[in-house]
Amino acid sequence: MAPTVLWLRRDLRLRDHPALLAAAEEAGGSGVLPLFVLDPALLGPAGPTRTAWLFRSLRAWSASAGGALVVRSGRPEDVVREVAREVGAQHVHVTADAGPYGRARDERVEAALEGDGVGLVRTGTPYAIGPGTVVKADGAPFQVFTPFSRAWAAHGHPGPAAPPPADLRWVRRVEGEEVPDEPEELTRAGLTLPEVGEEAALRRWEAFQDRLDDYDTDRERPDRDGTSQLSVHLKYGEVHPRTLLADLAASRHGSTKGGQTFRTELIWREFYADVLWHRPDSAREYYRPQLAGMRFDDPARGDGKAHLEAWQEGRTGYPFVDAGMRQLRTEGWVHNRVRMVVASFLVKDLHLEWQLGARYFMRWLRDGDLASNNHGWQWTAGTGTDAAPFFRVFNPVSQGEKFDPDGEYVRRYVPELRHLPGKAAHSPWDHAGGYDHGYPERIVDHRAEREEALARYAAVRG
DNA sequence: TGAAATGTTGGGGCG
DNA sequence: ACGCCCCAACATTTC
Repeated sequence: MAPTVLWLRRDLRLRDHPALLAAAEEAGGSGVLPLFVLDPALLGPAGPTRTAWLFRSLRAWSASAGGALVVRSGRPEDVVREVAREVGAQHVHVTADAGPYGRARDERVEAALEGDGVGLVRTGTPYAIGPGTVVKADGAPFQVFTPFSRAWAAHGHPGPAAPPPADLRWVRRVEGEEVPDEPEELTRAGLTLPEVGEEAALRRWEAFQDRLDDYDTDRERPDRDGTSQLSVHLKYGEVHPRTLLADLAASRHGSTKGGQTFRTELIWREFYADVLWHRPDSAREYYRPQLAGMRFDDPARGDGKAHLEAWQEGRTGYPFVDAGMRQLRTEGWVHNRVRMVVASFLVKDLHLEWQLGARYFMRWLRDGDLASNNHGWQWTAGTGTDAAPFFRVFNPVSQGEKFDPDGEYVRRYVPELRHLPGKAAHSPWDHAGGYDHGYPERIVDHRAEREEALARYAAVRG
C-alpha cells in the first residue's frame, strides 16, 4: 500500500474532517502525507491579515500533526502532481471547494493528476450541506433566503464526522519549505490578530455558547463583544459548521432565541455559498443587472479619488463610519452592523461602485470570504439576492446613536473624539471643541448625497 | 437588516 | 364649554 496525499486548503483542522478520514482509510498503515500549496494566485490578493492568519494556522496545524505538514509554493497543478509522484500515491484527497477559483483549479489539478493515473477524491465541503444541493421543487436555485432556509432545514445534514483514527500515521517523506515569515505589512500596520487554529476556534466557541442567551440583542451592538467571532475560523476550516450545529442542537441553547438566531447566521453563510455556486460571476458582476447602468463617480480622479481614499483611511468626518474603517485596518475585522453602514456610505453617500468596497474589504478582512463578502455588498448596493431596495440609505449618525448609544465604539477607534462624552462622539459638529483634537470635517453632506443617490436611482429605474 | 416626509390623532393651552 | 392651534407621538407612505 502506498501513502495517500491529503491536500489541505480551507480545512485546517483534525476533527470532523471527512476528507482526512477518507485519506486515512485508504492509506491504512502506509500513512497520510499532508500537503499545503502556497498558490501565488491566492496569496496575491489576500492582504497581510489573511496571509498572516494562514501562515499561523499552517504552523498550528502542522504542530498538531507532529510537524508532518509539507508546504510547497507553486501552481497547484504542478505541485500536487509532483508530490503525488514523489510519494507514489494513488489518490489525492481533498475537501471539495465551492468557490469559482477553487472549482476551476481543482479541475486543472484533476486533469494533471490523470496523466499519472492518480485520482483526485473530493470528500465533504466546508458547509453543512454542499452548495448546489438544496434546490427548489423545479430544480432551480433559491434566490430568496427564507424559502432557502426552510428547504435547507428540511433537507437535513449529517452529524459531525468521527474523530481521526487513533493509529493514524502521518508521513513526511518529501521535501517541503518552511512556512514563510509573516508579511512585514502586518506589523507596519499595527494589526493585531486573535489566537489562530483549531484549538483556539473551539475555545472561542465554548466561551461564546455561554453568551448565546444575550446574542439576540448583543449581536447588534458593535460596542460589545456580542458576536461569535467564528467567521475567520470557519473561513479556514479550523472548525466545521456541522460541529457548531451539532453542539447547538445538543445544548439547551438550541431552542433559545439566541441559539436560533445564531443558527440562522450559519444558514446565511450556506445560502451565499449556494448563490455563488450557481452564479460564479456574481462575485464580480451585478447579481441583478437592473442597476448596472447607474451613474457612479470615477474612483481614479477628482472627488471620487479623494472620497475613496478618505473612506479607506477612516477620515470621512462621520464618526461611526470612520470607527468602522479604522477597526478594519487595526483588527482585520469589523462588526457586521458597521459593515453595512460603511458599505451604504460608500455606495449611497460617495456614489462609488460596490466592487471597490468589496475588493478593499477582501484585502483587509481576516475573515474575507468571497461568497459572504461580495453578496453582503450586493445586498447593500441593492443588486443582490434579497437585496435591500436601493433607496434604503443608512443615516450614519442615527445608526451610530442607535447601535453605539454611549459612543464607546467610536471612541475606541477614533482617538480624536475621546474627549467627547457619551453619544456626543457621534456628532462633533454639535459640540463645542468637537474638532479640537484634529478630527476631520465631514467630506460630504449626508442629506444632500442621499438626495443625489435617489436622483441617480430614479434615472436608471425609469 | 432604513429614513424622511407626510398624514393622523389626541392632549392641553388658550381665548 | 367650545373651537382653535400647537405639537408630540404614532402610523403610513414614499423614496
